[in-house]
Amino acid sequence: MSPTPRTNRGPAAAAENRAAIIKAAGEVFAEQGLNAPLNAIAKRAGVGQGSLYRNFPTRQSLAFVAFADNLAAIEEVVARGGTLADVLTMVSEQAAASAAFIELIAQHPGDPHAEQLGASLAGIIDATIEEGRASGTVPAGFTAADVIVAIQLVAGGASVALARDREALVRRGWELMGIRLG
Amino acid sequence: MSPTPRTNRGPAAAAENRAAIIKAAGEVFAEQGLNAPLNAIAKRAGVGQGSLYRNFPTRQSLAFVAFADNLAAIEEVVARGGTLADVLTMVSEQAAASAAFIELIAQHPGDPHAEQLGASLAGIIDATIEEGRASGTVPAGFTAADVIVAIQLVAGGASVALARDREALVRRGWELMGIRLG
Amino acid sequence: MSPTPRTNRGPAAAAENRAAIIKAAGEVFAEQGLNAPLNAIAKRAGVGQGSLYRNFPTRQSLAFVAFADNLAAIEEVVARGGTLADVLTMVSEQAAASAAFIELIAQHPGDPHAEQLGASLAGIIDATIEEGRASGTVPAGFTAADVIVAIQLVAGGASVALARDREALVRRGWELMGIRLG
Amino acid sequence: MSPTPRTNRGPAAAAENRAAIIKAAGEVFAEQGLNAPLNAIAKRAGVGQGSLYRNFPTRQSLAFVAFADNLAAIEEVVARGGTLADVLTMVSEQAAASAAFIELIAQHPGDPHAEQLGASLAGIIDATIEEGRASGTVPAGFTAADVIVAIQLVAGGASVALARDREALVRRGWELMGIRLG
DNA sequence: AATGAATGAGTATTCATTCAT
DNA sequence: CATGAATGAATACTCATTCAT
Repeated sequence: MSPTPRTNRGPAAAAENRAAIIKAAGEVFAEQGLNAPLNAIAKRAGVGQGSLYRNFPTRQSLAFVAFADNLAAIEEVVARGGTLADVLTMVSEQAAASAAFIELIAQHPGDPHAEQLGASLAGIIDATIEEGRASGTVPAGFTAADVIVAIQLVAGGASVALARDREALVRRGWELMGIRLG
Repeated sequence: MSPTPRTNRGPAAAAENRAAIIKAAGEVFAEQGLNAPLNAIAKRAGVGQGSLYRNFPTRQSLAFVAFADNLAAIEEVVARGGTLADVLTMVSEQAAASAAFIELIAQHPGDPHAEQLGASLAGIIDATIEEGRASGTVPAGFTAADVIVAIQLVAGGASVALARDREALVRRGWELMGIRLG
Repeated sequence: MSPTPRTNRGPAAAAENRAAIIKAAGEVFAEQGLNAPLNAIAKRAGVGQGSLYRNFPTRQSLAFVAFADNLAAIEEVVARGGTLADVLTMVSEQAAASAAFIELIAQHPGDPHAEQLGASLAGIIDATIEEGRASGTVPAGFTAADVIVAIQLVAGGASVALARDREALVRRGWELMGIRLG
Repeated sequence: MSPTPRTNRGPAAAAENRAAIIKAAGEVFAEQGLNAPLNAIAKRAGVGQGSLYRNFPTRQSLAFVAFADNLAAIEEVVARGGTLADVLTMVSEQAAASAAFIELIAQHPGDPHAEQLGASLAGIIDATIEEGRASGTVPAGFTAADVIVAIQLVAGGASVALARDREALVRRGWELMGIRLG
């Protein structure tokens, strides 16, 4: 009878909403995997379902942006002089998110967004691989592609493990491949 | 209220049906993951939903048996003198199934069935690890637990990869860990 | 491949099976109501589903016979000189079964089996009502039909009560209607 | 995956929908009992399954509200000077609903909602019992608890009777307990 | 442009009924 | 004639997507 819009903060909040959705998506995808219910993301972001769909028409479009956000954080670290060990440490700390990220890239081979994400990651590795080999973070023979494979293994392995076992698994995983994070 | 069955091959087909369900489950779990719709399994096995539930009241009970079946095949190979390299090759060939298998074990830490599966796998590794080290399949320092970790990484990595990329990923994965399959 | 019939005691067990089904049905209907799953009855009777259906093609046909069995027990008591109070006491003791019984009769007004059951109950009441009035079990003005109504109320009331409250409800119910069981 | 909604009257209809669900639930529970299929309620209310679940996550939450609605109507009558006879007349007129209501309360002994409903009913009886005794609606010795028992018997009895027999059964039931509705 | 209610397809599970052995 | 496996309809519940406000 009297449909009082609860809290409609108007268009000014648009950018704010978008950021909240991206942040929430990153968290929820990391916790529940890429197939998490979208309303969980909307709820955590504190926005309506409609806003989520307006900003991100498909699940993937949201996932791409959410992970691009993650990647940007790593790129920033590298830009400030971060090492390969720093990069891999960040990957380790977000092993669950990394697994979802890798899965996303791997499963959309043709998609330009996926390729862009893949290229960003490759760029990060390329920029640090030499230093990594020099400092002994990775064995001498390691290529950039090998680092990607290593990340895929560790992230994928972590994604099928229980949360409480992840840290140990990740640590030993790097070791088995001759990777030393410091 | 008015069920109109199409075909009923009778109880004689019971064992056949059960085997078909186990086989179908192995395939579907490998293709779609542990959360695949159960009716996909029933349909592929060519049985009704009821038969699936009669044989396996829970999703996990089905998964356990499906993977126990897989493991038994590996155990048999070991019993006939198979090497660690043979074991890891079989794991590689069923990388997707292995990922679901590892996930199943990892996600049911207390469950006796899961622990039994884990124990079976551990037994297989234990029985072949010495030979594996001697023959250079794994590096000298590798423990049985390390082999399990390696499997977990490879299987998990494969699970987030596209089917067409799996083989290359798995092959390079073993190599990065110093494992040589032959 | 080798369908070994488990325990097929042959046709000799037919009567035995039928009796077991009737007994089980009485118990299950009393415990779970008239809509109880039929396989619960078959299981409790220790027979296959097929035997149940062979003997009783419909749920009602089974219910009719199961309750006729109950009624026969009461009739026997009356035949041996039982009083109205005895009858009502038996009804009280099986309040849950009585509710299912009353429901069965009430909901199949045209059915000859139901009418026969109703007639049996009426006969029992007719045979004892005079004595019941004389001895003060029921008030002077009570007709046989009134007793039926009273039973219907008590049984129906019990059927919607929790098991632990039934006894008190039934006792007070009789009292409110001026019925004294001793 | 491809939901094709037919009509969507929008959020403005929300209150209307909720009311329709409550009304439909009251009717369906009265007709088919507390275990009626929920989609029957959704269909009668003219809403989708989802709307039903959004408003009432569990069957009981729906039942509680539906019956609270019923009770509120009675409370209102009492507040306007209604007598015990009026109350019992309303119970009689909704005998089937009353049976479901009593069943709901009886079967959830610990539940606060159930206890609140029970308390509401008790309050109604308490508020009218004195007048009821004074005017001869109930016998002099009747307590409030006795009235509850009487309601339970009548409602329970009605619940196992055919619709066409209910009125007569209810009327005679009150009479047998010395209750006169006017 | 934001909200969140509405919709209904998809999936899980149960159980009445049939039928090969 | 007994058995119990097989079948699939019915029902419960979830969640992606749309749309009136």
